[in-house]
Amino acid sequence: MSWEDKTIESLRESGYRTGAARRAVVSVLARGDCCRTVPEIAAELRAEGREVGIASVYRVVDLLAEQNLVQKLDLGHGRAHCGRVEPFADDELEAALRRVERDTGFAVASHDVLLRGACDDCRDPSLGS
Amino acid sequence: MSWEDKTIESLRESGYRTGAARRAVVSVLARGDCCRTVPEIAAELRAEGREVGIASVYRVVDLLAEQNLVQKLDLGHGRAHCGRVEPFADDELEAALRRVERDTGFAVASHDVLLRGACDDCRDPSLGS
DNA sequence: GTCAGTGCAAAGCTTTTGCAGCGCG
DNA sequence: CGCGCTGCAAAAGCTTTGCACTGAC
Repeated sequence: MSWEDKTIESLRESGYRTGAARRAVVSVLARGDCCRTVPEIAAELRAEGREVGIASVYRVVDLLAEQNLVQKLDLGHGRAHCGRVEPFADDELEAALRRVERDTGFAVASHDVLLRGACDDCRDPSLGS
Repeated sequence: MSWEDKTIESLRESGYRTGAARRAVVSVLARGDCCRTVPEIAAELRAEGREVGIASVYRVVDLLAEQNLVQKLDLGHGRAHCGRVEPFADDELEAALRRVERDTGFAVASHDVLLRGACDDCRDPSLGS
């Protein structure tokens, strides 16, 4: 079962309807590995002739992020990048992080590890915890 | 020698002049542990009666970031937060990260570790590498 | 005295919001 | 066939840029 189908399914199970905009945005995010900005998603859709209002793209992306189906990332320059969620976990990394958190005497609520590389343009990110 | 003095000094050494706006922004960033958005810095200055154009705050912050004297962070909501640079390094964390990077088969150029916590409002971040 | 630094105002972005109409379930 | 979803347009931020003036060196 593809990420696209799983995502649509998940929305439906949560009681959401799957209108044109939602299907279109999920379909764009499903292909390719790179994360995209909202304007990029809208442009990609427009290029295919699927007219989707940019406001709808924002709303769909927000919904997907809220449902933990995509991850929103601010990589700078004032634009948020949105990509499929494929988290990794690593026990050793976790342990090291917890130790650092303790050592800094910092009340840590959560942490992100951002790896940058691969695609220079979009700095394809991988997010782990 | 305070961070404020060190920063001003560093600018001077790099051949920059230290006008009113630069001194004012550095002075705001010097006090308090929290990072701030540019509009917040501008508001803080205005509240003290020090009139500094917001464009100048942006320019000063960009310069400081370029000189690695402050760190610019995008914590979401479209605003960049800027705070003093106080990096931490941790060998064990580094090792764990390198292993993860290798295991993901990901061409990693750099990484950030973002710890969130402490101050709920600004989510006081600590940045390590 | 010169020229970098500054402030103001306008423009350019991304993102959000209000509202009327469409269409999914 | 009702209510959620969508598109459009306007508005709200943050950020950048152009330009004339000021003040640091």
